[in-house]
Amino acid sequence: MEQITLCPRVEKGIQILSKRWAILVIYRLLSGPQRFCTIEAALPISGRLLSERLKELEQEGIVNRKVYPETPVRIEYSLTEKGRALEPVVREIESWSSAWVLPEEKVEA
Amino acid sequence: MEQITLCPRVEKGIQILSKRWAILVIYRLLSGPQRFCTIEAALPISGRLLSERLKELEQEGIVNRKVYPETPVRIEYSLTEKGRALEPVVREIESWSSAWVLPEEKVEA
DNA sequence: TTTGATACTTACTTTTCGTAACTAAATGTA
DNA sequence: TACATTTAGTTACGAAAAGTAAGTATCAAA
Repeated sequence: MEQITLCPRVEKGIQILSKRWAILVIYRLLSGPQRFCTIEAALPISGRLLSERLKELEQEGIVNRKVYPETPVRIEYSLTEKGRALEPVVREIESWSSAWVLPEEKVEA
Repeated sequence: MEQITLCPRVEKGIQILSKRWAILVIYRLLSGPQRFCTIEAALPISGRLLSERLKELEQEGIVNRKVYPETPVRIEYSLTEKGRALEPVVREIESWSSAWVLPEEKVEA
């Protein structure tokens, strides 16, 4: 499996965004800072993986984690400047989706 | 794991694009039709998965498969109109990557 | 002292993915 | 005719990633 790279930055960028749930989490955070439990409730993602993914996005400098030492503890996740810079990407996905994606049909079990 | 959906179409759109290798394959195909072996050589993807992913993208109506019964057989994959409509998404990822993503450092084993 | 809430973490199972070997079809070569 | 060659896969199997569910840490109110 050899690679002939078009552009290594773009390929790395795509890799970051292609990780499962990454774009969906960013999509949520574009509407403002959110707590862990709010993101968890909004997406069909497991807490285990959300925790992992947020940590990765934090390491990439896309997401910011802020602890409020209240009771019970409140932790807010928000987008960094690098994260907010992804807004045009998400907006383009939005308009593509509106134009081309059919809403999922609910399938009964 | 309950969901409160912002927009079901957008979430489905994001899900489609979030599948591993999907955007990278589309990125490649934006520069024109490509054969199976060319895409395989260009990305660190296994043939097994490329085959699977292309089949999925074909079912989503994003990719087109054309068989040339030459010897040996030649099969060209290209983007449909729905697939080409993703170009703005990829262009935005490109500009985000140029602005924010650092090139990967090669790590010696 | 117990309960309750949030934000995780751990243990375990299921699904997805990568590797490598194999198949199918069509031709060229000995 | 038999065998090799090339492309585009498929299959079998082990490894890695992700889902599920239960447990932990922290703090403070009851």
